[in-house]
Amino acid sequence: MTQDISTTDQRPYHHGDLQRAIVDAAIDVLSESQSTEFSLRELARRAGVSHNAPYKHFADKRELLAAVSAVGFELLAKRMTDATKELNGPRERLAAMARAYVCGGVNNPALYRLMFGGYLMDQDNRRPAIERNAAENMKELVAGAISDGALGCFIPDTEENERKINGALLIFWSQMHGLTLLLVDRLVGPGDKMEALTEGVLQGMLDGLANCIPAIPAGVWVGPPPVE
Amino acid sequence: MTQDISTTDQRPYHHGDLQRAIVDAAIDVLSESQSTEFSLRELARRAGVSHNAPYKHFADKRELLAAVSAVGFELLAKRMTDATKELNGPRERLAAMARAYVCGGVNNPALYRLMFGGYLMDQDNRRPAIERNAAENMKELVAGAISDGALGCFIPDTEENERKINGALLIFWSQMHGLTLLLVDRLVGPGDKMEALTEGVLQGMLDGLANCIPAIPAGVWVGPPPVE
DNA sequence: GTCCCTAAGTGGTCGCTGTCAACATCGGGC
DNA sequence: GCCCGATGTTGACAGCGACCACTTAGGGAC
Repeated sequence: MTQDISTTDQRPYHHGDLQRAIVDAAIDVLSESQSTEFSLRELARRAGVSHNAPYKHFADKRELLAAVSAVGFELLAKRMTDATKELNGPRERLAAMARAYVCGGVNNPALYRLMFGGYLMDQDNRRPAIERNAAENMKELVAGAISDGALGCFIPDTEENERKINGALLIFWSQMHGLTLLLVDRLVGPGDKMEALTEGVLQGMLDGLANCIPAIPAGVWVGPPPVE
Repeated sequence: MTQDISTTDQRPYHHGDLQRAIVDAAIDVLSESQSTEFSLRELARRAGVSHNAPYKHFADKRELLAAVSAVGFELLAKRMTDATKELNGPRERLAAMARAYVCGGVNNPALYRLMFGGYLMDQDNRRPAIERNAAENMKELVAGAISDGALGCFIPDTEENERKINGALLIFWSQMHGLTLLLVDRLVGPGDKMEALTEGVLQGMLDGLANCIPAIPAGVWVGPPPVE
């Protein structure tokens, strides 16, 4: 990350892993400034290379941001995986997953917005492949948790089963997605009641899923608020 | 919107209503390009004025985008008002409102993203006043529909009442917000089942509200899909 | 009717950006 | 040992947001 500039610029001609360095710098700047309006040239300066070096690794700014966004999806997936590691009940697992998701988004709004903000769509409204894959993996993680929760109440691999799981996934994801963004935008309030409101939405959503997928128990589950 | 350029540039020195013309041009370009990365200079060209004229009406690009965003909130509010005009039942009204909301977002993703995308946040994560007002008005519209729906089952103006209404508002808004964005991002699929999935989320959300606010009847309400 | 004050519009300029093209440097395969 | 491709550098260009000083026009005070 830092360049030794103490001596007479003994920096080697070749960086070593500039691609990674640029992405890391981008995540740093994005997290600090909470804006995607940084320049490739600034990232190059941070990495200690010329203003054009990044173009050997990314065709344009959009391709770089796509890589950053992909990292964001991976980080969010890891958060959710960690949060559910030692939980067994489907409702507990989904609740923990939801809290991890919202926390991840709220803790780095600019990154979260980059992931979902449509900066990266091309003319045909399609995402770059690298980012689409990462997003798909994260989606599968949630789908898996719902699918596991449905075990025993559905016969697997039927069309009906898949339909219900897709529906539940959409309810879960869209509710948490919207909640995250409203929290980030401070459009819900007052601020001191945000946690309680959030928990209310979460429990209501889980009860809704219980209606779709009976294996997920209904009724209010009280858990510790996420420690952050 | 259009300038008469057929004769020998008889355009008057003063435009007349440049402020409005610039906002209109911005909405046009935003809707066409589905991107906020247009330049103030292009808007000036479209309006037939010098590249600096817009700065007499907007301090900077952010202030212009805030005005555009405010118009977006007003348009969305109007859509919802129109959609509920002749409906009486609270569930019908909220369902129509939700459909109008999602439709509005899906029909102009770039505008919707501008409204919620955080382009406009300052360093303290605060929105420009003009935009905050428009957003607040739209929020009140939804809150009003929920509040009306709750009439008769709550004693108005109690703290408990307000708490429940706030909770229901958050559920409603965040669910529709997230749904809109996932639809725009094409992160739910397959595409040919989107309408059915959407309707499923909507009905589930309304059932959830029915749990919070008994005056809103539960049970699946089947309505015509929104014509667009 | 005249004057003048100010809002509104103009052209010029600056530093910055993304991107392109031409050149420099290195390291691995033959 | 040579050469070629991947990687990094320097230079250049047009377009951008933002600021400046200047000009214009139109309406209110008198």
